[in-house]
Amino acid sequence: MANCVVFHTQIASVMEVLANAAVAEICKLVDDDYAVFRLEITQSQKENRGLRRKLQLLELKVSRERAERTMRERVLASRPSSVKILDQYRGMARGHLSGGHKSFVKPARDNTWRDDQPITVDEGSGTSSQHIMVIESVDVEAAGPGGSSLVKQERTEEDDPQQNRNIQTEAAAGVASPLATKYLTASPQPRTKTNITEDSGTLNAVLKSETDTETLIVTQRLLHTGSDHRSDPERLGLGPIGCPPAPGSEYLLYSNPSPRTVHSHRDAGDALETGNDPSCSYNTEVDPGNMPLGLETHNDLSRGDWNRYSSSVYSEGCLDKKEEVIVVDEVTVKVEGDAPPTWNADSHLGDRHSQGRDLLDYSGSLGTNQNVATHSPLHAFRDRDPVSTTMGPSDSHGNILFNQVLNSKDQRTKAQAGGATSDNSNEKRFLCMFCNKGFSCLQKLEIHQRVHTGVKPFSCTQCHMRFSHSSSLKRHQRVHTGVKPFSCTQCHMRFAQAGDLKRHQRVHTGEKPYSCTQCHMRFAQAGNLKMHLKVHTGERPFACTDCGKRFSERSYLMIHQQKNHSTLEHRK
DNA sequence: CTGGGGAAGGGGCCC
DNA sequence: TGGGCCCCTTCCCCA
Repeated sequence: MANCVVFHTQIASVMEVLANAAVAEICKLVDDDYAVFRLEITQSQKENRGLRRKLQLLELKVSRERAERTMRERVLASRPSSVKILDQYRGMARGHLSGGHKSFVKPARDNTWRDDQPITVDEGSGTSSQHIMVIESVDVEAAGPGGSSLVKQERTEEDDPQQNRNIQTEAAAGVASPLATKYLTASPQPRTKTNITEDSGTLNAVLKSETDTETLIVTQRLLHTGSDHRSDPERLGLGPIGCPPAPGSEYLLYSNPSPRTVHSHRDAGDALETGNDPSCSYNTEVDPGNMPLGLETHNDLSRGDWNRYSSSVYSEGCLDKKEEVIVVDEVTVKVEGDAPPTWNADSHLGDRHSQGRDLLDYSGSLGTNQNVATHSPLHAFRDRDPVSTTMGPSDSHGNILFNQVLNSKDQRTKAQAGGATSDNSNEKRFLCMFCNKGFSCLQKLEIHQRVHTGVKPFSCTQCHMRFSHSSSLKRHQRVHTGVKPFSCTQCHMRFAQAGDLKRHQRVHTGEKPYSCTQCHMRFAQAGNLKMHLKVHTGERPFACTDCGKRFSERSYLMIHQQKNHSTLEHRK
């Protein structure tokens, strides 16, 4: 029995030893496998990182090559050495923000466009960014390699201007923020600064990158800090017009003049509430599918519908100074009402004044210029003052552009356009994409294009009137101040406008330069002759809704209704 | 009462 | 920046 107990004890000891040995061996095996496994994981991770890096480089390379090809196709073979203009007008389906943008980035490290310059272009971005801009940095070599372009991750919502400001500040200070440098690894070479310098010194340029959509976006913002309520370009420190022509450059169709911008905001009303002058706060949205690249003889905007055009054209001065040229386009297409893009000349021509002058409404009737009809966005262009949405009285009326185009401007514009197109001098190398009129200066073209775009950056502080020219605003303000600096030397009459005085003086001189071809009548004012001509033509477009009687002038109709039918209704 | 002319107000835009 | 010219609109007056 005792032996039996000893035997069992020995067996138990042996088994314990064996078990311990087995456990130790198992643990050893597990440790070895674990080490191997970890090693494999580490190697795989390293491989993945390397592959990912290669993939990014390949994507960048591909997109650059694609952009280069696109630019070569679209840009004329020759290119001015100092000024590069990029068209970016694009319409979009009415009432739809097609969501997305196409971006066109000129690498900031180069100061001029070259055919061999890599350009990143996104052709199919599906993002919902509202910004589309082109920035061309010039003379960056002079800025030195210390400069840096800002590349920041794209946000689907509007960028915080403050953030841009901060980032820009960092860049200006030479500090590479994580955001700013996040995607710079693909371009290890020194990046040049893309600052857009203005007199105000507040224009910022921010390069944004959205790698998941293979989009590089360049944005620039004008972060002016002026507290003036008025959206006065001059207030922004813009210099006078006077841009020297760049020698050797060809004609440039320039669309969407926007060298200076812009707080981006959707709601002008918000801007009003926040104190931002809406005229200084145009937003930009563009159809990603239609954004052109480079220069085109004609931009086909008819594919889209411009509900809103924002050009940030607050410049009365020229930007293309010597070698420092930065062209930034920013296009706004805003969802507006459901008014059809049709236009009735009869209903508008005689109603211009009372209907306000802010709404632009183009239709196919703008066919006086075939170029315009064929290639410009006018025939599909229903635009309005970007700020007019906040201007109730003028919001639903007005037709400035049509009146201008259909009345006097069609002839004048055609004449001017013909002169511009026939005159191939370098003095007028900036061609208006709407009327082909040529301008020697980019900013002059910008100002001119307000005629077509309806952009009215100058707002009256006393009323809701807005103007496309600063001088118009200044003249208008005499209406409020009552100042009439022009006095007649023959009588007591005083006038707010010099032209009024000059016209008035015909009363004293008896000059009547406007004669009727149908009779002997002569008139001192062209408008009176025009009205008189209706006597001969029998044109009586204004019919009384009560009695059907027709009148040649609306004023006659109004008087008639006031005298007759208003009293009748009273009696009723 | 109506038609029509005279004249002024005011904005658009080019130069 | 302002001058100048254009335009449309509106008011007034008169036959």
